[in-house]
Amino acid sequence: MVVTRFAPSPTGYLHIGGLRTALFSYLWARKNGGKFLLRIEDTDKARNSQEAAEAIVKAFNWLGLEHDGEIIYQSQRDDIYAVYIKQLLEEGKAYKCYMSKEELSELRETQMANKERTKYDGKYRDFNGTPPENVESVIRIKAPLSGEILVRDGVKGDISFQAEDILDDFVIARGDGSPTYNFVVAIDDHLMGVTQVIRGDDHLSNTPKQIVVYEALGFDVPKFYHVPMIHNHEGKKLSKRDGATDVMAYKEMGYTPQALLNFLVRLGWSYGDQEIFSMDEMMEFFNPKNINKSASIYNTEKLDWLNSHYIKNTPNNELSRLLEPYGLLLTSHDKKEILLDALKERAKTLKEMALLVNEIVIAPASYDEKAVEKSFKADAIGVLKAFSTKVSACSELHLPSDYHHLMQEVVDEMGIGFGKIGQPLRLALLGKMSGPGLDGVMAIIGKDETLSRIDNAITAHS
RNA sequence: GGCCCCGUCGUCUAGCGGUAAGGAUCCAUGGUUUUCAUCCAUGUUACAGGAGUUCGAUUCUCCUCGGGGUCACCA
Repeated sequence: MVVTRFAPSPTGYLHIGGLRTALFSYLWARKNGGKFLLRIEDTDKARNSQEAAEAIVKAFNWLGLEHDGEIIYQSQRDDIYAVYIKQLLEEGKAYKCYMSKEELSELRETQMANKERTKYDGKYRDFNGTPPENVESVIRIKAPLSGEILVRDGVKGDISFQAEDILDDFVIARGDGSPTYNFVVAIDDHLMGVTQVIRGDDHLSNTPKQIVVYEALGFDVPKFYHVPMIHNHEGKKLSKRDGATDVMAYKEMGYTPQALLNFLVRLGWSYGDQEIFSMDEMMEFFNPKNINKSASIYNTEKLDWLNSHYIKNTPNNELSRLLEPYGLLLTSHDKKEILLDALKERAKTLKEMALLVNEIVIAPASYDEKAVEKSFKADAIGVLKAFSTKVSACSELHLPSDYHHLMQEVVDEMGIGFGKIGQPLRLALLGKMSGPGLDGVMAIIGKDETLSRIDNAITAHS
């Protein structure tokens, strides 16, 4: 059984980087028929962890990801951790340290002055005298003093650390008794049955510490996959100040869940030359062993492309459902199909698409001046009048092709090019010189509105 | 600074000793379109550098350089 987990600290929202590792973990669990668990790492700041969890679940819902089982809150598991602290104490694998914070920082300063690595000196490691008065004790684990700690990483390969380089007897319980991160992570992953830890490679240097805990407790070490960071344009770790790191901001901007997921799955992972992945394909093809070793730079050009790709290729009924959060309610609109067909190929985002609807549905309040000059010459009025006459004489006008026929007739009868009618008509209908196909526009707004807009344009310019 | 990781087009990436170094995006140009967008076609751009190993290195080794991560009673 493959069990993966997503274990964010409660920052208040789900960010892009977190989502990607969550996605990788999710895909790998689902592919293997395993479990994808969610744990909130709030040993330090418990106050807004509930909200944070809700924000994450909300984002998951939007994206169609789902975690298994109850959400685990580390802040609620002190009793569990206490058992293991006690156990290690009794087994002599951990000990109370009475070094005050002042003494500790003094130690660090002298180490720094001597250009030595700053680390705890093990003063109380084998202490059995009388403890000093008025000092709160912390609990430290006995870490190996020498030897190699090997991290077998599924992405980076085997990484060897020397205990004397990186370890000291690190704190597993603070003065107030609360346990620390590296300690509880190992315990929770074990207790939750996590078999594969997929996380950012900023955790790589924590891993040896966690292995120390696993070994002290006699737990099996899970399989690790350390995913490279996502960098910003400056090549630094992506952070809040890079903007739009909240996943839900992408919903507001009008990105589809599918596009965002597809974009993220291909950031740092690939499957040959394939760019487009449905959710099923992601699940089928994803394998953490194909994750890249190097960091990637966050650049949304491809996200834009994917988004418009998905908008173009989404069936209209689903598209109209996706459009609802952007204030576009057209489930009962009789010209829904024509409208969506006219717009889906020109919008990069759902938000933009909702806006584009207004450009069609609402009559132009003004006309682009340059365009008027260019294409609204005297002869244009004649053409428009001819067309207008045909429209009003025609009783069966529904489809874009119906209008197209009439335009064709005018062009044929007057012996002019299509541009001679298209340009002024476009201006009359939309007020500007770009936009969707005119036959579609007329079919959407209908006969009466078409006539009225043409009429308005003629009066405004004759 | 110590330790660790990384280094192919601007960006995302394929490559797993022998390739004209491939795809995608972006950009540019042309075509289609009444316009814009879409779509199609074409094009520019990359193996950080230096030593080895080898008949042969983008691929293996080492060094240099560059970038990043991490060094808490934060997570």
